Amino acid sequence: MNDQQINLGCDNSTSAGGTSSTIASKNVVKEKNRRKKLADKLLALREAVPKISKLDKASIIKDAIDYIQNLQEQERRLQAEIMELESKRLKKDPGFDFEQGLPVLLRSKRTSYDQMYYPRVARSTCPIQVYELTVTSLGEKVLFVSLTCNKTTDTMIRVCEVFESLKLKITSANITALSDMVKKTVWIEVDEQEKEHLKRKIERAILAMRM
Amino acid sequence: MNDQQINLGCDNSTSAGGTSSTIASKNVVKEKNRRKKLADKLLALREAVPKISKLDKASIIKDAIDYIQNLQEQERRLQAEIMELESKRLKKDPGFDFEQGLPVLLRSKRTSYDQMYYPRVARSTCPIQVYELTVTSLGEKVLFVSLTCNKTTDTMIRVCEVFESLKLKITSANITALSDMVKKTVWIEVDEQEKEHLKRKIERAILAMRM
DNA sequence: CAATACACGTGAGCC
DNA sequence: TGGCTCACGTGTATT
Repeated sequence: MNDQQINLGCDNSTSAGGTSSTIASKNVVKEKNRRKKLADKLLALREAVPKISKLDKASIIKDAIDYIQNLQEQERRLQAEIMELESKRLKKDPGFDFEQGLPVLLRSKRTSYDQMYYPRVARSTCPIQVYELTVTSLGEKVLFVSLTCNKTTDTMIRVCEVFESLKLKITSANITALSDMVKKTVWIEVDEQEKEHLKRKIERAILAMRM
Repeated sequence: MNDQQINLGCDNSTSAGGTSSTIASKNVVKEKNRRKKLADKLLALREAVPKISKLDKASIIKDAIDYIQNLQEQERRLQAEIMELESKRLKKDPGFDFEQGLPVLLRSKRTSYDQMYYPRVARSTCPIQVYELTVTSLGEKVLFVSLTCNKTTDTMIRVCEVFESLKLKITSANITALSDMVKKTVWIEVDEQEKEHLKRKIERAILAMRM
């Protein structure tokens, strides 16, 4: 019963008297903001997931779930590989220790795949974020690199440094600064047999550049 | 549970002319199912993320985003570590190289940082695959579109057609054909209030282009 | 015109 | 009480 008009104290009816603008409208706008916020979050989630299937809400969430599971799996793979490499290394040269103590250090840094979920919010200014990176073969003797990073004060410098340090035969390069990111494309001439190797090397160097 | 079929015949409620009531109730139950499905997905997402601050919707999504970013960062770290280990290995024993079996084996196991970017080439000949699509706001009046597709005989044509059909104010555009994909970037001038709308429209049009 | 996906304003419940 | 989140049924837009 009685659920006709519970709200508002002042008078009945709609009519004029708009001043009150009612408590209801405040709630309306609040709810609107809430919805917007949630939609934005969902949009941000989509941007965090590098897979495009459909734009519909449910699909976004589904893709996110799949992506998370793949990342977890991939991480396990990498962990295993590292362990393998380390054990090989130790087996090969059991003599060494502290001098090359780096691996130990790294090992302790390499926390396991899920216990490290402490944000430690890397959203500071210094680190470079790599939004997109592709190293492609064009024919037999050419590599093409496409790279997109966020723009910090020294992104360009570091990107250039990386490419210099790799001592590549650069045929042509282009770098563009947008308002908040930097895009770079590079054509590289390579020997055919070192192509694959170089590909990996470039990828790794760029990903390592971040820190 | 249980809300599979609540609807059933027209029944009670709105007595008036059956026409509208049946249609309305069908829509009602459809919408209800849709909401339920979405809520379930969200629940599944929460289950995929090991740490949840609150179980409020927005927080679930936020936590998922943070978690994804952490996983990505962690993956980069691991890649860097592997690189280091491998280079140390090569330095120590330059006798064998990447052409030798071992590193190759390792290399092939360690897929690159986001193999999901370029999914397993579902080799259907005609349809266009969208590997990557971003529509970004640059300031108030500019949209930036970045698009990567696989290369088919008419990818370029279709991509261009899509952008033409949208009747945009294109400031600048660039399209590059690689050996097996096509990359296109576009700068677009927009009115501020239609920006969000256009963003979605562009996304939809491009995703619809695929087949 | 169907079917579909979303945003809306609103009432209910929960700190 | 008030702030906050949620699910609801409906209107609206896209295909």
